[in-house]
Amino acid sequence: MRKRLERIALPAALTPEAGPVHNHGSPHAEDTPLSARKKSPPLKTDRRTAILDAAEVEFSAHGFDGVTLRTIAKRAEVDVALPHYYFGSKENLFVAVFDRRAKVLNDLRETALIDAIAAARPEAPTVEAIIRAYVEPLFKGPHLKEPGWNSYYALVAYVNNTPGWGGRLMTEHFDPLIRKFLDALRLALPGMNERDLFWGYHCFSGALTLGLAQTGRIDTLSNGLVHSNDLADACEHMVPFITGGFEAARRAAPAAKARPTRVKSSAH
Amino acid sequence: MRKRLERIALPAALTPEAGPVHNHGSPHAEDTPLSARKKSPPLKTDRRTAILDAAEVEFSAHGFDGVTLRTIAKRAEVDVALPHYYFGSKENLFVAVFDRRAKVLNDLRETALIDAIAAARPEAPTVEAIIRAYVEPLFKGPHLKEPGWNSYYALVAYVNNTPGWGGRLMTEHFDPLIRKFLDALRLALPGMNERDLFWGYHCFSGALTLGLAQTGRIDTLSNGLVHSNDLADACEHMVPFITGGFEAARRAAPAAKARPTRVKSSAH
DNA sequence: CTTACATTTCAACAGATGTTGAAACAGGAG
DNA sequence: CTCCTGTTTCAACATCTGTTGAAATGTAAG
Repeated sequence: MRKRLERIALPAALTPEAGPVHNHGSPHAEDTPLSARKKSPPLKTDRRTAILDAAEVEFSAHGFDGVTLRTIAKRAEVDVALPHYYFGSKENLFVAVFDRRAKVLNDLRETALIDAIAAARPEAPTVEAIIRAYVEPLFKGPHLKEPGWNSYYALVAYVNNTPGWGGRLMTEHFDPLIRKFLDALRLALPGMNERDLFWGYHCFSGALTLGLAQTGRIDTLSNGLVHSNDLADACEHMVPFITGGFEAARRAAPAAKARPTRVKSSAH
Repeated sequence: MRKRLERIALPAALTPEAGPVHNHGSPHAEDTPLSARKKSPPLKTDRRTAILDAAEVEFSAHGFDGVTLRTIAKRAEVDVALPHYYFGSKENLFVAVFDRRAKVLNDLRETALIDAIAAARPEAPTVEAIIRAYVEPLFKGPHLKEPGWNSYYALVAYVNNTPGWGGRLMTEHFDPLIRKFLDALRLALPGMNERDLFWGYHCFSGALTLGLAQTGRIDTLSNGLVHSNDLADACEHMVPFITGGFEAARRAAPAAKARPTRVKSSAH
């Protein structure tokens, strides 16, 4: 039976860097095989990360089900059996790809947030400073020279828009950081309704996700005036837009506070 | 060879309602088979729309490659060969599903826009009125009683976030309407930089897309305070947020006008 | 009835898919 | 050298995939 990505769950696959899965021992405890770490550069390129790189490109372009292990293996110039040797299954490979860069991203953004808060002391940071700390590391970080990041961003967008297991993956990897940003926003937006805050984040997250996806839609729409893959430009425009959104949402808050969902009657 | 959704293109599949593809004549020129239209209700449920409904649910939940024609056929309680009889191929079926509700949506939103402009005459409509005309028909229209629409929205979100053929599908179906809204926004935001306008729309589109996807992410994040499938609530919060975003983007415009992408030097 | 055509079923095709076990290879240790 | 262990290759498996042709069924008209 062909298995589907239903409960991609987390059986050891989410714990950072499980080595070869089925076979004999556990050859490497970190990122690279033992043989590649004991004695300087091993000349032979590291197949494991080659597979991760290839899978990243393919998964981000075609989704989980749109990609064949044979396609990945071919791109990585590697035998079809190798992905299974290193990752055990297609699902585990996907999760490994998603894992790999998530921590880097979270660290970058957390320090940016801490810096923004420190810079504003003893005042609360501005909304703009918080939004910028959330967005700028993604769109302007020095890591972007490495080309794999563009694929990874598209992959995150894909996962974020995938109902079911996609949401679970996002929650596990990014919710802790998101909560810290929401805490900072509460400081910057005193008196803001909690529900308004979450809906505001929802809008923010959507804008960010589409920005990361770099689908080229806006290139067509604007007749080439703007380019969705110009991440620095996207960042510079997204920050004031989202900032204005949050501030407007707070202004509109008192009116929306009482009603649970929607009430439009004018009289009492 | 297993074909992928690469150039989903438009060979007759995009022209509204092509009938059975391979076989004999062309039995029905519109939405329902001839037999079902000539003599009142034909008792036997219409298999063609049953297939469309089933495909809508499956494609929106698992994407193009995550779905089997056999799964669709089973859900529609129909033989595997029937989808091919009516639509010719899996790709055509997907496009047919996407087509079906697009026109309804565009009509609803275009009239909402026209109404908003008419209501403001002779003044220009407010930004909020335009955003509301863009969003409200999607989130509060009376058509939402029919359950298929939720799947369709998720499908649109999926297509919008799919690089390549997804963008092409979106462009063909929705760009004409989008341009009309952009024209209205230009009236409501005089002096706004064109590039800022497009980037603003980009943020808007992202927020809207995630709202339509109803992934449930925000339910988890907010510990159940808000629900992503409460479309009316989403609408009421999205409108002020996006409105504020556009207005803030216009305020920030003069500073960003001169620089082509990013300039941060303080001295000349 | 017969005829004609639309719809539906059935069984099969050719190829692709994730996965696996066994064998081959590499390289350092004893 | 042999032995051990981690890595890589090879060939195959069972199943699933989109698609198709032919036969069966239904339906309305002549």
